[in-house]
Amino acid sequence: MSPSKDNPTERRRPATVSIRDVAQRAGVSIATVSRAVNHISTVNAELAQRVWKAIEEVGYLPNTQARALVSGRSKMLGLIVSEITNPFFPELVQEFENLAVAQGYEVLIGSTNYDPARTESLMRRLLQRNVDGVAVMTFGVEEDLVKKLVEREFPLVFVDAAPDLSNIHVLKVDYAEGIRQGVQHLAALGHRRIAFISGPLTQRSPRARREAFLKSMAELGLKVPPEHLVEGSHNMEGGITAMERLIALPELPTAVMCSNDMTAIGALHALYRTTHKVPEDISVVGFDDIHLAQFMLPPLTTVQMSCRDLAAAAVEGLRAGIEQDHPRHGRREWHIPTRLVVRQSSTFPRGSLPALVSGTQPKRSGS
Amino acid sequence: MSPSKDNPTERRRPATVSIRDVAQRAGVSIATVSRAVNHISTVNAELAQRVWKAIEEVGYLPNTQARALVSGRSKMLGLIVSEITNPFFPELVQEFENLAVAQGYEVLIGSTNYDPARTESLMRRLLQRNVDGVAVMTFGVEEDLVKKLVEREFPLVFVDAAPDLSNIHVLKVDYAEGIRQGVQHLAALGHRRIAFISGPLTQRSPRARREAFLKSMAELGLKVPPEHLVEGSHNMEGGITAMERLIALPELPTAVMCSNDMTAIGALHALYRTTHKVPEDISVVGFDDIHLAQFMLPPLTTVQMSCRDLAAAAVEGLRAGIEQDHPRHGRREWHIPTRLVVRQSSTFPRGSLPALVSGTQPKRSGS
DNA sequence: TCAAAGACGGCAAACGCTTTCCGCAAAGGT
DNA sequence: ACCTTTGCGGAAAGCGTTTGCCGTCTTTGA
Repeated sequence: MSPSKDNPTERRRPATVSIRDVAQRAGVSIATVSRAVNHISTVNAELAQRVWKAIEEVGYLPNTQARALVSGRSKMLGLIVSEITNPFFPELVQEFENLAVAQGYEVLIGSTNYDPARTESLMRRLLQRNVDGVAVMTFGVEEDLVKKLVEREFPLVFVDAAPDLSNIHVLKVDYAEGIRQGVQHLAALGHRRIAFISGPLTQRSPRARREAFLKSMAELGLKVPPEHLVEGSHNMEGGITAMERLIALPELPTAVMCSNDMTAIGALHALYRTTHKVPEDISVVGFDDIHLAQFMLPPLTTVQMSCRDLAAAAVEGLRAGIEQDHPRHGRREWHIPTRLVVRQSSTFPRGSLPALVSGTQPKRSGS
Repeated sequence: MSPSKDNPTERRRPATVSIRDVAQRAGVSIATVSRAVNHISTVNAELAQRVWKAIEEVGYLPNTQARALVSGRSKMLGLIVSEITNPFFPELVQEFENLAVAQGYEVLIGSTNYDPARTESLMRRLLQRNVDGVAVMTFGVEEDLVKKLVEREFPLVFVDAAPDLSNIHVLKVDYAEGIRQGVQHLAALGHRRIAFISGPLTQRSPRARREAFLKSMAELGLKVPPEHLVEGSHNMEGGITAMERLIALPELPTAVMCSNDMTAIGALHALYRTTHKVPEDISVVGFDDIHLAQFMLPPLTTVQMSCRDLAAAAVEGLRAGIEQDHPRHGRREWHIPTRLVVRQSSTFPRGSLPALVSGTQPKRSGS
């Protein structure tokens, strides 16, 4: 049996209300509706009023797809992160999304899970969805692809580790300075044997942080034996196993600086399990200042990187790339400052009395 | 190799390659290209081959917007969560995204932050973007709006606390059973004075969990004095302050069940700060089994709800709603099972020896 | 009073794609 | 050999917007 084919008004279409319905309701042409919606000044105020009323009445929502099709801009931004399950990123995502939405953009989020193939297909998906720009908050995107996009003048923002290309916006997190803040804090407390747990060294940014650590230590005239440099994976598991390696050393370092907070949290756990006391036996310093850090036991001393600043710079950078008609004036860098947040996971090394330390300079010698 | 210099189709648009370019390259009509792309069987295999080769050569990506415009489906799904910064949700988001992408869908994520106004505008944004369906993984969406959408047969999936409407897909997490598993575990260990830290009671699902707790306790003939029911906020801060209230009681309960893991983690912290030992002084049980739970100190006993199952059911439910042409056969429920995961944050109440537990009431010795 | 100028709103052409319809050619039946 | 059936490709009609181009109606200066 064939269903109601007799009723021509009942179509198979979803009951979506289009600009035509508004036009009919307001007794104007669809062009006028469009102009009213877009606040074009040439439309008579009284007419515009009527249009808005009609819009309200029929519950009209402009179809973004159609709009995108004709305007060439989708008003969507791509956001690529490493791992959405790493607590640092949701905070970033949140900020990014708030800012983007405030500017009328929607956000497509993707996580690469450090997998190049995944990254590639993610990029592809984003392009296919016609995002107006992409913020790459992770590392290891194919240079080829990036180069092609840059040639097209496709808006891109990288954090920290961008391919060496001009015409790219880069958010420079000052790892050098941030790590130095952490190291100097520890050194000022009297630590000399400071270990470092890095992120995955296959990637650029973790390597940069490790370099920054070595440089900071060198500046202070402190040596770093190779066994004090262990590789983690920027998550808790990595922090745990890395810390276990340090614990297994004949002599425990008196402090450990970590490449990010999750690593530090992992380190705290490993230490707790082996009944080492933090900070009495060993000081731990993180990097990022994720929300969780302040709730650790003990609350984690860490280097703050404001993900609000980061998100703001990313959105602003993308907007600049999108909304200017003229070609960009070359690579633009945004400086993201860092700030040491001292909590309770760091203190004087065991045996060094507070009284002796206060008054001495960071560049102290002797033990 | 473009002989057409005076071709009026050549505009100053961004260098996006369209179906026409492919058609030209392959020497066929655009219709053929479209059919080849969509794997329509009537296309000659050899021709299709040529088309695919051309697609590869010119680097063609079908414009999703245009496709959505004509097909009426955007191949995008909305995912509404409470707080993306709450570690439970990124795990869910991850799973959901993986599944959706595997089916050719993109995901638009939004967090409500428990703010009805935000939720409303989020919903609006999603509809305007023409998502094909929305999974609502939070609570407190306006009934009116939902009703309107349901009337339109707009695919919606709710978790647990859906408005009382037919024709809705609901993922029923078995809180009653989950909470009971937790409570019975504690009771079996010999606990009788079990407190409960709920989520924000303004919302439906937290209330449901609280009811489940009361019911489970009643089943066991255990009384719950009102001061043992405290309200949290489903995050760490809420867990901390709630636990502090319990600690301030003249007599500490021997165990506390929490409405979710973040609350439990907060509780652990509050207890640690006040030098109470977990689980010796008090057992703590969570709910959700987020990744973090196993890394707590001590590792958290909790009730697992598989967010993979949850995500899978959500995606499947939406797909069913989207891809079937016939009207739905009424409300459909998906049952999400729970499972107790015993770790080290729960044990016998102090003073109750393991051997004595079965049959005797726990002996309390003061403070 | 008339014409020129100016406002303003409508028509219609894209935007990139899918899909229906139609014509042409080849295949199959008698 | 003719007529019917079938298959496949091309042309074209939209999908819901925006926007350039005109036509019309009002305003204003001489």
